[in-house]
Amino acid sequence: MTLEQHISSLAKSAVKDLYDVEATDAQIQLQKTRPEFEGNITLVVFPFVKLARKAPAQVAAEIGEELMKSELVAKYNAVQGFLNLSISDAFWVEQLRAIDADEHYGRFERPSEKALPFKEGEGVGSPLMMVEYSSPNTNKPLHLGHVRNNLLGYSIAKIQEANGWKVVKTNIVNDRGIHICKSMLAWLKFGNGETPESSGKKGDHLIGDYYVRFDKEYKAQIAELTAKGMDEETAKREAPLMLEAQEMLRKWEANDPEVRALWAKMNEWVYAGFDETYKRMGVSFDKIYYESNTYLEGKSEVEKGLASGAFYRREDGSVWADLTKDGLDEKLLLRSDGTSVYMTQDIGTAKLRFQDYPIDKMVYVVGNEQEYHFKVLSILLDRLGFPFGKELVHFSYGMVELPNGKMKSREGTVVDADDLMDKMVSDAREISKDKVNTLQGITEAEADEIARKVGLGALKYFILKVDPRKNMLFNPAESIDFNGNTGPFIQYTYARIQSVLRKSVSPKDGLSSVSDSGLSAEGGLDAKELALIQRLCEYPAAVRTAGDEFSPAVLCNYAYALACDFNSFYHDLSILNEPDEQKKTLRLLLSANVAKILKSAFGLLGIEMPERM
RNA sequence: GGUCCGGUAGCUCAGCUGGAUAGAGCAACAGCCUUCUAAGCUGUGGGUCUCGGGUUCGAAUCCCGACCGGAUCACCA
Repeated sequence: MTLEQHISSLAKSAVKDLYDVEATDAQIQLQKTRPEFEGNITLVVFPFVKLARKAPAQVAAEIGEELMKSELVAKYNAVQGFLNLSISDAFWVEQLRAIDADEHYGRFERPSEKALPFKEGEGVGSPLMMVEYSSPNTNKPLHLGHVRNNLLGYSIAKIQEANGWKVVKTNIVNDRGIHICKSMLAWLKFGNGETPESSGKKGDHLIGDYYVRFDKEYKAQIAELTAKGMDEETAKREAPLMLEAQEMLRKWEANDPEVRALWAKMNEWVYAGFDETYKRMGVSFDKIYYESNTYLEGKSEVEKGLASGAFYRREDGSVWADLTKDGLDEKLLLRSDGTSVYMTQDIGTAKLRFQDYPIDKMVYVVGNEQEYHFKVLSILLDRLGFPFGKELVHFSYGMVELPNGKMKSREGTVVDADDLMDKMVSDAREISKDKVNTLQGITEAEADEIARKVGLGALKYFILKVDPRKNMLFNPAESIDFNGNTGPFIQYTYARIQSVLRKSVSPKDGLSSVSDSGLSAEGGLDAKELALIQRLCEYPAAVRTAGDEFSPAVLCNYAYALACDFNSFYHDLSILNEPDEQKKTLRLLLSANVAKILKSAFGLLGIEMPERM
C-alpha cells in the first residue's frame, strides 16, 4: 500500500469519528508537503471546514490529533487549512527495504485502466499495443523532426511495456510515390552513375542530394516557362521534369522492369543509410511494413467500399468519401488516373496489421500536422467495417522549429540527424578532456564510448523533456547544454553513485547484511535521506502517469528531481566516511537504489548510462 | 473563414484533474574542491502567469470573450 492510500484511509476514519461524515475520495486531498513547512505529506482540510463548522486551522488540528493515534504519523502541524504530517522513520526505512527487494520496481504486471479487454480465448497475458513510429520517406535522410518522432516512439513503447502492455514497434516505410520518382529521375539525368561506394556518401544522403537537385532543376524550368509568358500554375504542371516524374510513377505502378529495378536499387541504398542512423539513435522495430506492399490492399478495400456504397465515384473516375455528415469535407481516395494516395495506403496497412497481430490498441506516433488525416482515417476504417477504426490513437506531437521557422527539406533548412549526433558526441568528447582526474587510466575506446553515451544522452533528454504535444524550438547556433537540467547531469549523478559503490569495501556483503539484520530507523533519518526515500517512492506513479499521458517528459522531470535530491544528499552527508555502520549501510543502500531507478527511468527514455564519466 | 493547439523570468521549459509566498535550467553576478567524481553544491538579481470578465473559502490551473502565434481544411505526404 502506498503512503497516500494509508493516509487516505486513516483520514476517512478520523473524519468519520470527529464529524460523523463519510468522506469521499475526492474530498481527501493529499499533496507533498512544500519544503518550507515541516512534514512529508499534507492533507488539505478545506473540504471538511463547512461540515465541521469550525475554523480551518482548528479542523486541521483536530484531524491531526486523531491521526496521531496511528504509528504511521509521528508529528503534525496545522497551518491554516493545511495539515502537515510527518511520517515515522520506520515507515520510510521499510519502504526503502521493499524498493531494494523489488528488481522490477516501477513496472506494472497488469495493464492500465485504459487497456482494452483481453482477446477472447487468449487467456493470460498482456494486451497488445502496436506503436507505429518513424515512418520515413525514402527520398531523403532523417532530420531533427524525425529524431523527435523516433525518440518519442521508442520511449512510448518502453513506457507502455512498463505499464503492462505487450508492445510491437512498427514502421511503415513510404517507399513509393512521386517523391522517390523525383530522386530517381534526377539521378538518371545528372547522376553519372554515382553510387554510395563511388562517392563515399551514405545512401540516404546520396538520394537526398538528388531530391534537392530535382527541385532545383524543376524550379529552373518553371522560371524558364513563366519567362516565356506561361502562368505559374500551368508552368508547375507542365514543366518537363514534372511530367517525366509522373510518367515514371505510372510506369512504376505498371511494374515496368527498368523502373522497378532502379527503384529497388536506390531504395537499398537508402535502407542501408537508415539502418545506420537507427542503430546509432538506439531505436528498433519488431515489424516493418512497406507502402509498396500495402497500397494495393488499400486500393482493394476502397473498391469494396465503392461497391458497398460507402464511397462514390465521380465522372472523372476519381473515388471519394463524403464525410460531411461527420462535420468534415469530402476526401479523395483514388485519383482519376487510378493511382492511390496516402490515405489509401494507410487503410491497407491498417488492415494487414490487424490480420498479422491480435492488436488491442493501435497507436500512431505522427506529427500534429496530420491530425486531420487521422481523424479521417478513423472514420473511414469504421465505415469499411473494421472494428478498430474508432479505437485508433493518433499520438500527435508538436513540431521542432528553428529560430526562423519550420524545417523544409527542399529548401535545405534542415538539421540533419547524422550531423547532429556527430556534433553531440564530439562536443561530449571535447568536454571530457577536461576531466582528466576522473577519467584517468581509461583507454581511448572507453573514452569514446562514454562520449557517445553522454552526447546522445544530452540530445535525447533535450528532446524528450519537452511536453510532446507542444512545439519546441531548437537553435542550431546554441549547442545543447551538458550542465543543469540535462541528460548528462543525470548520467553524472549515476556515475558518481557507481564510483562510490565501487569504492565501498564490499558493497554486496554490506548491502545483503542490511537486508538480513534489518535496517532500523534507530538514530533517526536525516532530512535529506528521508526526502530521497520519499522521492524513490514516487517512481511507480511517475511511470504510470507517463503511460497514461503518453509523455516521456514526465519521466524526465522525475529523474531530474531524483538526481537533484541525490546531489544535495551527496553534498551534505558522507557515505563511505560515515563512522556509524548502521547509517553507512543505509546510505549505501539508498545510493544503490537511486542509481537503480535512474537507470530504469533512463531505460524507459532510451538513454544509456555510463558507469563513469 | 471553420476546426485544433499554444501564449508562464532576457532565452528554453516545468507547473494546468483548482490549494500555502508561481518553479527549474541557461545567461549575469557572488561564494564552495588537502574530504566519497566541481558535468556538482550554495546564494543574489530577474514575473501584470497575454488582456478582460465570470465561477468560489481559494484561479497560472476551470468557464466565457478578446488579442497574438502556429497547424490544418490538396487528385502532397
